[in-house]
Amino acid sequence: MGRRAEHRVATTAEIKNAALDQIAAQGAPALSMRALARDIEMSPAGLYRYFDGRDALLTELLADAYNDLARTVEDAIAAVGPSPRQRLIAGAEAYRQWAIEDPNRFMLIFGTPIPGYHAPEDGPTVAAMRRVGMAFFGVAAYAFVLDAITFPSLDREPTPAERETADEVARLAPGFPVDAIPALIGAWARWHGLISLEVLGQLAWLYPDAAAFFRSEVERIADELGTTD
Amino acid sequence: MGRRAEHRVATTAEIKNAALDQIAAQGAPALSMRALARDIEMSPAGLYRYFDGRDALLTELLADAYNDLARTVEDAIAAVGPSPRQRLIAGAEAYRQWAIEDPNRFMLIFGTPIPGYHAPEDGPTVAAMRRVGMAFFGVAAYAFVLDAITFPSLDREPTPAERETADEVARLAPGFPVDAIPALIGAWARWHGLISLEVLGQLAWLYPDAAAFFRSEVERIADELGTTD
DNA sequence: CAGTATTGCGAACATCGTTCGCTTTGTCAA
DNA sequence: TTGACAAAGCGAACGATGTTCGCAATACTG
Repeated sequence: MGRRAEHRVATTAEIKNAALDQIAAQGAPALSMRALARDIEMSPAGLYRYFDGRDALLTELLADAYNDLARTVEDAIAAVGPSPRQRLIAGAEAYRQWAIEDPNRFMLIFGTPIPGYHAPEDGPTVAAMRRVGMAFFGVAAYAFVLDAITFPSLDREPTPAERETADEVARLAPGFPVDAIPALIGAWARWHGLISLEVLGQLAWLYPDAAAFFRSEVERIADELGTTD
Repeated sequence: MGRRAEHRVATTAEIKNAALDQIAAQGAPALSMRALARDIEMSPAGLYRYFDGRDALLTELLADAYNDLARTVEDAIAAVGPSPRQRLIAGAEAYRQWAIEDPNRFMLIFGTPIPGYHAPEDGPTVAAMRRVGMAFFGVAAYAFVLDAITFPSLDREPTPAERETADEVARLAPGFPVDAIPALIGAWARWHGLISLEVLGQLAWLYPDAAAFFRSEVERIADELGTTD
């Protein structure tokens, strides 16, 4: 790699880091190209050699954030030992931890700061989110082969889409019940919603110690999924 | 009320409506004062006789949206008949319906488009959200006196904050168990999270028919709260 | 009817994202 | 080594934004 390419990746990283600082400090909607240029002592026009514009930069940071979240969750799950139940809990806790550590980056992902942006169904954001989902799915599949999880039963006919997903899933984890997918999504939505509300400050009046409440909720979720150690 | 005051409320409403149109069309972050002025055929400066600025306008729309959501939920609950279970379901469905009908207004509330805005703990947004919570709490209290609900037990010592809330609650609904508050918040967070993910397009790849999935999840929530007809 | 507060507007200012053309500077083939 | 080429950076400019200011017109109030 030549001197030029080296410098380029360094500068690109510098820009991104400055942008992340700005987002952490004031939120994604307040990200300003010119302020960014001032921070790294570059002319505003110069930035356009690295990013096509503000939206492009935000989109890239968005994808990064998704992947970072995914990696954080994966690492937390891998670090925690063999208990399926503890893995699930560790994953969910890491998810929350990541959100709380930089709420503005969480809102960058789940707060659509880009006007008119709606995640394309097979775009990078959905793909990355799928990666997060896969981390938890992996835990569930692992628990399943260990007989350490029993999903609540569906109590209705699965929809065609659910059947289709179940078929896909069957290739990864033979015998995995159809009931599992909605149960897992429900579990995920549950703690995700909790975090959303906490980040927006809607839980503080009831739960000053949101961390403890979250923990107990996650344990309840683990209970309802029927996970054991 | 004089001619002047009359015209003032009319113009204020006109501005708000135009702003809501713009938000519905392009999202809250894209709301532009000058575009607004063009829409209602007024000079940009004139707007400042009605609102202190863009942020003030957004804040007011934010509060309106909260209250509108609250009213929608209240109405839906009131309209559905005596069954506690059906009331709960109707409330949750109304919550989702409201979000789906105008996703951008939902994101205005739950996506913090205002840089640096964090809901003050006793500000209007939290107060309004409390109103939404109260609607569901009312259903639960109503179900409780009818013996038509059994909350999952807490399985741990309640925190001091929970005790305090429980004491407050005891005045409204004597005998209401401490377990109920975390159970209700958990339920709320669960469907709220589901809606958040749906609005962001993160559920579409798995559940093209998100409405049906939501319905079945809400029924499951109702089950776990132990509600009966 | 005179005086006052309210309403609206045009012009201006600072800032923003972005584009264009120019210069400088690495890179790489001849 | 040299010369052509592409990349990187910059200053200036354009259009658009949010907002302020001072002035004119208008509706209320004593």
